[in-house]
Amino acid sequence: MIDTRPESLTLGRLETPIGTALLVTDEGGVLRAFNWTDYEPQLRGWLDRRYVGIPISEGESPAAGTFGRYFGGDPRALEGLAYKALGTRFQLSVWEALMAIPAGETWSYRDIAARIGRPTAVRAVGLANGANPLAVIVPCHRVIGANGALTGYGGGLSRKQWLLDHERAWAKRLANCPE
Amino acid sequence: MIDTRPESLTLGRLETPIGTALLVTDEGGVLRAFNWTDYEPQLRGWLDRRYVGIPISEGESPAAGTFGRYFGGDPRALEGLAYKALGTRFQLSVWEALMAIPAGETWSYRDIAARIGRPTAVRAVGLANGANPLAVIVPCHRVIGANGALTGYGGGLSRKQWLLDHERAWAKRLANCPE
DNA sequence: GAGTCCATGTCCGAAAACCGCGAGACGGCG
DNA sequence: CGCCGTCTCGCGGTTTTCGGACATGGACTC
Repeated sequence: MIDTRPESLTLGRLETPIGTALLVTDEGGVLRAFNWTDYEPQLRGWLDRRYVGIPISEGESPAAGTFGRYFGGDPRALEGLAYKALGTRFQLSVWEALMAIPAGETWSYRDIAARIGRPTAVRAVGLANGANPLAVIVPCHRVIGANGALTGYGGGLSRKQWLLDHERAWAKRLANCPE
Repeated sequence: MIDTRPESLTLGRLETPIGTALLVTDEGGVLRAFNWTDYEPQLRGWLDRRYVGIPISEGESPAAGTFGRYFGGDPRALEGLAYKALGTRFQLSVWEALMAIPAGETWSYRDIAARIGRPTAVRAVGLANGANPLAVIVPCHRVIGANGALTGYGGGLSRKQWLLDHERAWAKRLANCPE
């Protein structure tokens, strides 16, 4: 699956409570990839494969402020962010379904499979989840096992836990003070 | 191996003494592919693979005049033509070596292999020859067996024979009348 | 309950197949 | 002998194929 390619990419870094994040944006400021420095080699490999021949320069990321606000407290900060994920048709349908999960909630892999009309492709949903290049923005951390177990997360389960706690805390606070 | 991609492609047709040719140029008039109508399906498949997602429209080819002059008699007509071939590093080195063979001459696959510094990769040279998307311009027809046999040609051996005769006749005429 | 099997999409590495060749070995023939 | 055709085998880049691994869950057995 291919679409219009960017001219160039910028890789920026951002300190967060759960590690240093890598933000990759194109020349239009559109976010193309997100990961943690622990996985920088994998990220670069992925970029090399998906964005063949497109130069990557390091620098301040235009998305840093948005993520700063997310980690600072408000999960809604990401809502207006421009992003674009490259993947197969199946993967895109999964990622789109993920975007429908509100912050503070969790769905099971089965729920997602059902929502995209492939109720038996449960395991494939797990894979598509893991293949998502835009962790956090595409909220793959909001998917857990049908029995409530955390199951897996590309960035490590502790990060998944933190993100869920973070979003749940925010949702609870919001519920208490509708203001 | 990838390089900058064209915005769009134009596919034109041209009658020649050895069949109808297909000329594919980009929006800048640069030739990107050449083949014969007998192989139109293969050509389109190749374009689909190499120029993924780029629209192809049919129309008059800006390169038609140049090829008309080539088939009309003067092999040098192709010399000024802008072209660009997509391939692996190895293939590009082979194709570049082919460009050094003067019209009217033939080299063996072994000669080419030696020239690119891979004397034992003789057979791979044959493959690279066949993978060349710009028949005639990149003169893959000027490569024959070490024993003088025609061996193979993507467009059919009779075309290879015609091209060689054509170019030899021109070279001989040129030698007789230096003018 | 715990264990087993199966469905399902994608990626990745390994292995094999494919060939537009050429060299060397053999055997036939004048 | 010398010339020539045929056969066999090694060569090496590219493409294709195949098998396994995996962020699950449900059905079915003991």
